Amino acid sequence: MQKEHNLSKNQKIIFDLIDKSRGPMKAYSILFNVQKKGIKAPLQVYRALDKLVEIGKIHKIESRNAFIACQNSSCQVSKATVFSICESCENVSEISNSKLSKYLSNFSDSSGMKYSKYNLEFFGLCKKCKSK
Amino acid sequence: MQKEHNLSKNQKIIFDLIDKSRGPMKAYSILFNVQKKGIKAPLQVYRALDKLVEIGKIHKIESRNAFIACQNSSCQVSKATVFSICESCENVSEISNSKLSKYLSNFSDSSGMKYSKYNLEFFGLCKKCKSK
DNA sequence: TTGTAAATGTTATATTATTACATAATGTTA
DNA sequence: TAACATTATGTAATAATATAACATTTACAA
Repeated sequence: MQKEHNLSKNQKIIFDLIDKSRGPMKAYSILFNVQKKGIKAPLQVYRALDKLVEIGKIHKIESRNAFIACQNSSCQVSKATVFSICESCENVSEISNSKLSKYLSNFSDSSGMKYSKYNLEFFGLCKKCKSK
Repeated sequence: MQKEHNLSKNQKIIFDLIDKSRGPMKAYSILFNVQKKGIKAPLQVYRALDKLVEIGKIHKIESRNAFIACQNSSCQVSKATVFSICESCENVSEISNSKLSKYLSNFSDSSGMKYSKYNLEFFGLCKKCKSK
């Protein structure tokens, strides 16, 4: 069960923007878009982003320095993320594949390290771009 | 079989530095370290890094903006990388697990997208840090 | 109502990465 | 070898991403 998080004002403004966006958004593009709502400084954006990532409402696409709303409606898996990224149009979507998730969550290697978190990014060409 | 790449002067200087380093190195730390060898500007570093990544001699740790020498001695798999990252001491190592690699290389989902590349980063605490 | 944690506001600055332009070295092919 | 193309280099400026430090306010639990 997902814990209910009451978003603060800035967190809500920024989450709503990302959630409505078609694709991943970058921090300074977010900043630009929320300036009319009174959020004026990068730090205000980054603080909200940090919190939203922490509670799993959004994810960071590490290879793109961009943020996307969680697409697993009740995402308790903010610590286990898999994305599909088109290298041509930069479309990103979150993959939810329970077999893959299980496989990765249970993965362990000879180092004796137990992993509490992972992030996987797949790259390729999406259908549209492939056929061009 | 890996294609033989003759590294250029700057590429060699930078690869040697990363290869000798204990852990991942960041671009500006690399720059600082090679200034005595005549590499003065960030762009010189980034250009060498780009090339070294492209040919698989090094990998970028996306979540850390840092670079590490490929640890699979004859790495033809620069397009299929898996890392283990300790969130406490920031130690990073490359995981080579053929079962996992196969599983990920063959992964496909309902989108019809064929993936040509992936990067997976596992996070946790290493043995040392766990016992502190 | 008092204490504490979380969130906000603001300025400055640190860190990471690229654009633009000029030149040189290397490799290929006629 | 001359001519051409490709790759690499040098340099300056600047763009893009992210954090430090400090002051204040809001939310909420004891």
